[in-house]
Amino acid sequence: METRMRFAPSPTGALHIGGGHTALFNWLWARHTGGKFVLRIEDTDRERSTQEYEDTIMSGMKWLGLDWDEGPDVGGDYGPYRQSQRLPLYRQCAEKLAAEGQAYREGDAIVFKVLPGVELSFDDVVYSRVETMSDGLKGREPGELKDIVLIKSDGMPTYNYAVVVDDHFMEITHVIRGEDHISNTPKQLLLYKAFGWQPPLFAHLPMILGKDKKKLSKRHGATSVYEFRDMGYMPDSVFNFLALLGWSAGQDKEIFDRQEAASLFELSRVTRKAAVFDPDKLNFINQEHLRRMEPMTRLALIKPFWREMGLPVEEHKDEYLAAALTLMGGRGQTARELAAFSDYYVSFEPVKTRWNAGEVAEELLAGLREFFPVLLAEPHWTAEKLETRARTWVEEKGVKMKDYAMTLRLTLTGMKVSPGVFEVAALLGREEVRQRLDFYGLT
RNA sequence: GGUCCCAUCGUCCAGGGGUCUAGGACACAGCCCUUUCAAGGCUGCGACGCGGGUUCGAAUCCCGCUGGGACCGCCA
Repeated sequence: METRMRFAPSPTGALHIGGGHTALFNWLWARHTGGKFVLRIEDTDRERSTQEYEDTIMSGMKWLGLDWDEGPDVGGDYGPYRQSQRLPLYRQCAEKLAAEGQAYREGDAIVFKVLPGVELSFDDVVYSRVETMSDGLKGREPGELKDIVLIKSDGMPTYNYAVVVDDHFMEITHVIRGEDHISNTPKQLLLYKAFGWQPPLFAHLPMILGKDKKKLSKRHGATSVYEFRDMGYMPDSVFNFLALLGWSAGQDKEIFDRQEAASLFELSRVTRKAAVFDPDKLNFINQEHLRRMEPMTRLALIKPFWREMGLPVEEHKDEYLAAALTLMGGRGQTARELAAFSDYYVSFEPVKTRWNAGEVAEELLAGLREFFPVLLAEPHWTAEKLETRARTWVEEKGVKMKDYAMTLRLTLTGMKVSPGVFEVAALLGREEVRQRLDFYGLT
C-alpha cells in the first residue's frame, strides 16, 4: 500500500522552526517510502487564519526544499485541501454521530459524548505503547468527563475532530507530528472508534527546546525559518540541522543533502527525548555546507548580502567575485558573515573605514616604503611569485615576515585576518594593490 | 490538581544484557601547520539522575523516587 503523509499547519503565523521540523520528518518518510506528501491547511480558526500566512508557510516549505504532492495550490484527488472548504463533510459526519446518539447538539454546536471505560491505548511508531483510557479525558474540574466539541457554534469544526475526518478521507497512513499531540491522540482515537474507522499509524516527534529547556519561542531569538534565511543560513543547512534533531543516520554521517537524508531516514531511528536547539551546531553545519558550495552558487548566495551592505557588486565580473569567495575558503559560518569578511574584494571603501594609521608601527615605515615598491615591481603577478619575492627580501634584510605581511594585509583588507595576503594581492591585481598602498603613502 | 511522555558528556546523537576503563559530532582548552584567521592534523576536558530489584553479569530489563516536559479551549 502506498504511504501517505501530511503536514497540516494552521495559517496563523509564519512557518515556525518546530513546524518546519515536523514537515521535514513527514517529507523524509514520504520520500523514503516513495509515498505521497500532502499539505493541508487547517484554517478553522476564523479569527487568526489569513491567506498571507498560508502563503508564507508554503514559501517557507519551498525554501526548505520540502515539496508536496497534493495541496491547496497543486490540487490532488483528495481535495479540497483547506479545511474551510470542507465544511459540508464535517457537518455531515457530525450529524451522523448525532443521529446515532453518540453526539448531541448544544445550541449551534455539536458535541461528542465521552463515555467512561473506553480503551484508548495505541502503539506509537516512536514512543511505542501509550496507555490511556477515556476516563483520563477530564477537564480541570473533578468529576464528569469532558465531552468533545465537534462543530463549534460558528459552524467550524474543532481541531481534534477535523483532523480525524480529514486524515480518514485523505487516506493518510502515517500521522507524524509533535509530541505535544500525544495527549490529543486518545481523543482522536475515540472519534475513530465512534465512526468505525481504521486509525492511521501515529509517530510522534520529540519537541524542540530552547537553551533553557523550555519550548522554543520568540524569546529564544529566531523562530521562523525566514529569520534564518535572513541571518545568512542556507536552506540545506537548516534542513540538515533539523533532520539531526531527534534522528541520526546511525552512522557517523552528519553532513548530508536532502536526497541522502531521504534514503537514510528511518522512523524507527527517531528519538524520544526532547532536543535542545543548539545555534553553535547550526553554525557549524552551515559552514560545512557553505564551503562545499560550487563557486557560482556561492556567489549567487553572497551577492544579496553584499548589495545590502551597499557594495558595488555590479562593477566586477562574476568570475572575479567567485574566485574571491573561493579564496575565502571556509571562513565565515553564515552567508552574512562571509559577505562581511570579504567586502574588500568588492570595494576599497570599507577598508578605509577600518584602517587605522596607528596600527602601523612608526619604526617600520622606512622598511615598508622600501619593500612595497619592490613587491609592486614583481614581473609575474602571482601569489607564488609575490611570496617568493617577499621571502627573499625579508631574508636579505633580516626582518620579520610578519611585520610586512600584516601591514600589507591591513592595507589591502582593513582586517587583521584574511586568506593568505599574497593570494589576496594576486587576486586584487597589481593596479588595485598599488592604489591601496598609495592611498596610505606606503609606496 | 488530573492524564500522559521523557531521562547517556554543557548540547545533538551512537550504544537497547557481557565486545562499555561508554563511541562520534558541536562547543571548549592545548599543541602542530603558519604572515593572520578559517580549514586540516593531534591531544585533552567531559555523561549512563538516585534507590531498589531481576540476572553469573545492567547504561541496557522491572519497580519506586527525583527531575524535566506536554496536554487537560467552541486554539491548532
